[in-house]
Amino acid sequence: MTHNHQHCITDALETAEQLCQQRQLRFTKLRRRVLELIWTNHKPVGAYQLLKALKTTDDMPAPPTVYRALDFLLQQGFIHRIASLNAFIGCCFADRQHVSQFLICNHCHNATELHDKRISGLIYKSAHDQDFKPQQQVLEVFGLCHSCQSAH
Amino acid sequence: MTHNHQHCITDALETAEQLCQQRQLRFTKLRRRVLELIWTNHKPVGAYQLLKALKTTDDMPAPPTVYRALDFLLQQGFIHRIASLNAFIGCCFADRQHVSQFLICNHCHNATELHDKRISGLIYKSAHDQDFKPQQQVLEVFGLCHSCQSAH
DNA sequence: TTTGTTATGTTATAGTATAACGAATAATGA
DNA sequence: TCATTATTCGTTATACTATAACATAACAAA
Repeated sequence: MTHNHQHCITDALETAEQLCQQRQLRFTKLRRRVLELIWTNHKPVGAYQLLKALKTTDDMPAPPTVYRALDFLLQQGFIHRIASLNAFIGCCFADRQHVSQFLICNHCHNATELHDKRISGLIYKSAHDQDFKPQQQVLEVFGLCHSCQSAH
Repeated sequence: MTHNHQHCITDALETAEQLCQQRQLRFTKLRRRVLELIWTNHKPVGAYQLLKALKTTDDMPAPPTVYRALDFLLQQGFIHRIASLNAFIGCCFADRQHVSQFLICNHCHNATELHDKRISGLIYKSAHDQDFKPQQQVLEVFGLCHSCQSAH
């Protein structure tokens, strides 16, 4: 069962479009293009990789251009940042409020987003036990995905 | 109940010393000095901050020097890297094998290390449910610590 | 000591991110 | 419609983080 990735892309762009409309924000050509590029696959992608990709179509904008688009997409929850990799990845649950939970394959570099409420709940509880008021959770699990386990 | 931080420092250095001896590794002057600097407080510290600090005592080594020391300390589990901050912090449980779990205050920037096996266990289980074989866990929770909640 | 190994010094450069300011574009109201 | 205002984007410069590559020094074992 191989997944139809074009479907992922279309879905993500459509969701973003709708949410921007709801929120009265501009889903500009640049922002759409960057989101589309991020959704090229399910691997986290660096800002400068995106810059290079934009070089071919548009004419090579400078770093701030892409970083601003990324900031917007992050703020709207359309993408996540993978801190351990200095990279960005499309969010599968953009329409729902949630924390950042990823399984990242060390071999093929695909990243799968979780939204496990037991984990986030337990983290929340554990933090509270320490009188700590959590505002943001970052969970990045590295290892081998199913496909890459057999190969290694 | 204010904590005696000198105790933390001494403890950490002693533990590192002993573990290096056990493992037949050299706890050189530089490595000890960097670890000591990291333990100045409980806030994550950047590599270039460490460099600046070394500038005063030793004579300003170049970046690779401090990065190599950091790599060593990381590998031995004497410190952790906080990916979200590009910073490093002393490990409170250097003598035990464990994953990286931190509560980081957005206000005072102190970081508290957890070693909650329920969390890591649940993450492990959740990953396995997805046929993912975890090798490394990174959990970084940002929010407000007890002291800073009252002030904000 | 000689030899091999590990650690450190040094120079250069790669990779990631933002500050600051000006131009262009889009939304708003007269 | 046009002027006003706010937002977005272009551009230059620069800060911050990290590593490659090679030379030298310190250490450990034979």
